[in-house]
Amino acid sequence: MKSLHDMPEGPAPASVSLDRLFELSEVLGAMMQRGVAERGLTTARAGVLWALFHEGPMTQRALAGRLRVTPRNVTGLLDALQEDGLVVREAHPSDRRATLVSLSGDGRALTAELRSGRDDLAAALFADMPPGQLDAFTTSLAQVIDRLKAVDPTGRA
Amino acid sequence: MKSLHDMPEGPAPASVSLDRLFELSEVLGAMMQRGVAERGLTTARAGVLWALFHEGPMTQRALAGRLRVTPRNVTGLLDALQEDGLVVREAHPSDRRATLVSLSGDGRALTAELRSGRDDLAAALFADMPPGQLDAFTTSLAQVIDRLKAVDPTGRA
DNA sequence: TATTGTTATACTCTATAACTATA
DNA sequence: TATAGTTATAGAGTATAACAATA
Repeated sequence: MKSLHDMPEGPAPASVSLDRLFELSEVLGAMMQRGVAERGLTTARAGVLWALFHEGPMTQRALAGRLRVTPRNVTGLLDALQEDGLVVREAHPSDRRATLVSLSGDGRALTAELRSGRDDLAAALFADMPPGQLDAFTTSLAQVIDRLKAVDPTGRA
Repeated sequence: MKSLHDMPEGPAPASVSLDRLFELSEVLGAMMQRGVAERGLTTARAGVLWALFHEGPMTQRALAGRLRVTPRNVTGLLDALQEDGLVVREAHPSDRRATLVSLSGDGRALTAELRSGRDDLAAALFADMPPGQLDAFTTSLAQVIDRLKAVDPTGRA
């Protein structure tokens, strides 16, 4: 019979998995950053475009909430994006304090490019993964996300 | 017979999986950031400690390579960490141009805390996942990392 | 001549606090 | 009185370029 000492301890499987997750996050983040940089964007600015693309026009306040960032920060990001002609600030129809932000034509086109680049990446990453494995992977990811949000109440979307 | 129009297109499974991956990265990153902030660290500084903890003392040059950051950047990070008494700069034994950086006792203790917090998180995240599923998940993660590095030559560690 | 780390400078993201215009 | 966005100020991370000491 094997005693505990016969099995080299090593890191727990859960820790290994989390390490992989962190590694993947890093590589993915770096890659995305280069992707947006190629189009003259930063990650933070791309995040603004992305939010507007997927949720439509909104106030700066809403944008700040969506991006989990201060209103002041949004002002700066929008100033830069507006100077590049990627977003448009308009008067809010009913609240004269508020500003309604939307994508310009250029902004929409650029974001669509980002989106399609992302789809290409997804295809390249998962093309040779059997459908069953991909399904299981996606399911596990969703589970971990739920678990993570449960563990850390601050981290909720 | 069903025509193509009968099946609502929807995003490809691969894109969904990538979206989940990005979501998980975000939540995980935010959580880690709060974790290090609680201990008076920033993500970048924690990265320095982490590298020294896992690879031992090294020159600033090596650190810059490891972190994929400019030497100038390392100078700034080390200045801050040194002021907090977490790292030590020593003369390099054979190259008088170079500086050998290592963790102080406090630095080592703090990093060990981070490490154990990470292990706790891993346990919390994966505790209720059946071993088989966890294995499959880890394997898929490794595959995707490999694929990602293959797709993007710049992203190699 | 090349390399190590630093000083000088600049840009971006981020935050808090005070202020203006509106609700 | 509270809210939307801005100005003012500050700190952190990052980069490039020029420079000193050393290889």
